[in-house]
Amino acid sequence: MFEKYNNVQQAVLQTTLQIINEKELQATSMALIAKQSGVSTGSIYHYFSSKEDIINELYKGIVKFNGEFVTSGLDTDEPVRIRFERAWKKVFELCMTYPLGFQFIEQYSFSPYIYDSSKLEAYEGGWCGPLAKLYAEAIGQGLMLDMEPKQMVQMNYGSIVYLVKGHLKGQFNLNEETIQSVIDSSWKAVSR
Amino acid sequence: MFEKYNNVQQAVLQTTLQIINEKELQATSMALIAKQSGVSTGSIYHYFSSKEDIINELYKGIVKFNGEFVTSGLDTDEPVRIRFERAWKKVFELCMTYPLGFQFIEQYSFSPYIYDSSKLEAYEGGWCGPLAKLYAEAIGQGLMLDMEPKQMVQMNYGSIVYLVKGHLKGQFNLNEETIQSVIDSSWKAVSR
Amino acid sequence: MFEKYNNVQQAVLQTTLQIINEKELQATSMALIAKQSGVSTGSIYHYFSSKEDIINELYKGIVKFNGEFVTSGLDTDEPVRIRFERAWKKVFELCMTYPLGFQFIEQYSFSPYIYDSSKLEAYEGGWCGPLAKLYAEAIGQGLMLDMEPKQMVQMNYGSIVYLVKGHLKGQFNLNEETIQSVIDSSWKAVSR
Amino acid sequence: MFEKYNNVQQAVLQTTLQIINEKELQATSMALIAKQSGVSTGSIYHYFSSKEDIINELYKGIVKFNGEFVTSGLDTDEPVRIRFERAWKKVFELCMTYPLGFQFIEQYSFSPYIYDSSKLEAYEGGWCGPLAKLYAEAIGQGLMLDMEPKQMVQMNYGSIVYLVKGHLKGQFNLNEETIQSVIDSSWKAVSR
DNA sequence: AATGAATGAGGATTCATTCAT
DNA sequence: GATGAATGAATCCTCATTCAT
Repeated sequence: MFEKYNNVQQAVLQTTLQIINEKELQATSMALIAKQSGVSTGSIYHYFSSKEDIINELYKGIVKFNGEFVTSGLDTDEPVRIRFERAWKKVFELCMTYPLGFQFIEQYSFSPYIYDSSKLEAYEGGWCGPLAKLYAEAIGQGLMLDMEPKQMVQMNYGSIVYLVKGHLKGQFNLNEETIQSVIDSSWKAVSR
Repeated sequence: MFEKYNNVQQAVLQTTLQIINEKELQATSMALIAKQSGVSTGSIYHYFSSKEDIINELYKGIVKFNGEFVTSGLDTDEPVRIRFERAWKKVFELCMTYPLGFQFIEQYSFSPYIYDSSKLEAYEGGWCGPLAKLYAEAIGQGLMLDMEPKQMVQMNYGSIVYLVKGHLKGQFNLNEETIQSVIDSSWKAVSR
Repeated sequence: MFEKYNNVQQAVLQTTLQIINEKELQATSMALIAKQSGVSTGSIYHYFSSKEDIINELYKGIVKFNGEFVTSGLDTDEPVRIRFERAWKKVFELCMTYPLGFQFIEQYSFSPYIYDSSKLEAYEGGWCGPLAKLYAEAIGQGLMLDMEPKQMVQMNYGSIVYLVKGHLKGQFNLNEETIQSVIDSSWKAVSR
Repeated sequence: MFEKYNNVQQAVLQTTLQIINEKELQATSMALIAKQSGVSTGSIYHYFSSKEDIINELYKGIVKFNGEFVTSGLDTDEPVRIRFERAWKKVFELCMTYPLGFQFIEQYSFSPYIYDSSKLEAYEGGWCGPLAKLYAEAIGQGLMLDMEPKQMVQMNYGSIVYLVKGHLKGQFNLNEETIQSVIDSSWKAVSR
């Protein structure tokens, strides 16, 4: 998940992600990260300048990974509707396959602990932009409502996020069929 | 916002909500709460058993408040479509009027810091249940898709949440008109 | 020695002074101060804002004490020569009676660890000013060289300091007789 | 300043002296020394056995340098008074030209961080001994008070040190003229 | 000889909580 | 009930030192 980082950094980021999801940022001490990652605190500080830095790298790393995951295979000549479906299926797949990353981003994208610069970088590197472009294309073809593309992306994304959240919380179950109908609903929501 | 609590408790809860939104749970110390609320730490511990307790009361209090806010005026004989619209407009109004509460719930509804019992209580006292009932009614009338009502509520709620988040983050602006079209879209998404 | 401070503060300052003299600032940890003073680290931080703060309060407290010690009984009508002698005898007495304070000031009056504001406050509250006034009086009476009074005070003080240092290092011994002759020499040095 | 050491050692010692004067021993980390001197920590430990060792070598090196600087040209047949004057002028020159070394010695000659062996070596290699010999000669010629020569040297040195300190602190300015009169005063102080 | 990554004990400081007043 | 001083474990982080390369 964090290919651009070296081994030590990867171990630290992975471990941190895990602990935060289990215990909350508050209870995620450097000592615990060191112990569970098998990297000494001294070494951690050799590769990260602070705990904040770790969290922010984590944030940026996950968003980048998510962005690449979702937008891969989106750059084709196929009809908009096909790419629309593929993209959101990718999002579902992402959330189900990497729930830790998903939850982390969900919980901390509003946190003051994440620098504005990280949020900005995330926003630009994520999949929001590419998807908005797809939506703009759809608007151009008269397929979608004449709304701000980014807003529609957010709307559709929100639906998915909340279904995934309900699923992860165990409030209900998501299967292939449900996912398909959610995507259909999403299309209906924004289509003309 | 916290009517069932006494003055001291209200001051503590209000202050805590504010600080957490500004500074994150991590940086919200009891000393700071005491100072800003004008209540001594000793007194705080007279009314709350621990810091966790404060946060959990806060969580439950806000969810309860939100639930009452959204479901008020929903118990009428008007057509489903009208009540649907009124409910979601209330949700928008809630998010815009009480952004602190909104953000707090968003950020901590997944947090291990919130007891499962609080989450359960929240789920029952919130507006999810009543809205799901409305949706079930709509299904019965053949107006909505034959999907799990709770899932559809989540879907629609997710759209709204993400639009509000985008708005609060300053990514775009929400006005009356946009809100209306979002509600229309939401209806389209779940309607037959 | 630190009357204007409360009991806890006095204990901390006294202990700190002792440890620094034994072990050097570097090796004077808060944990050690806490242990030896019988005050918990938490309490120390209740009364002092940081370790730097302790050291600076120590510095200012000692200089103030020294200033009052030396200048007491200097404000009489007796001849300059008498008061000159009394003052420097007081300085000797001070150094011999409170060697810890003496050495601390000597070692740290140049240290970047001491704030400039402390140094300034020290300079004004110490005994340099009053003594310089006495010297000015002597110059006015044609008894002393026509030199900057402060410079002459420094000169005379330096002689004493270095004798005391030699004494404390065990390089030689200072007795009543030696002290008397040093004061006579000092007078000779600056007199006309 | 540290001719008997090799290039690497010189770089380390020079850098250390600088940093200590700017930042205090406490804040003088090996990492900082390594960085600023351009020598890796590994290499530093090849040439010095510990941080203490560096500081002590520094101490001894400076004292040695100072001793040679001051006593050079003292071994002549000229009258005592002439050599007396030349010696103290050299001391002034030393302090003004190498203030870092001067301040370092001043601040650490009492420090527990400096080994007793270093202090002893310093005492023997410094200029105290040679000057004391000159003073003894003066006593023999009936020119000086019948006091312990070392004590008189200390007295005179103290005067100078404190004037230089006042000068370095910016309390007043030292010029050629002042220096001359200080030396005259010093002679008066110890002469018969 | 030279490097600098790695170590982990120890540093200053904070903080939830208690309890005497 | 109310206060806030006191506690000391736990926090983040630094640093002298080592050692594989």
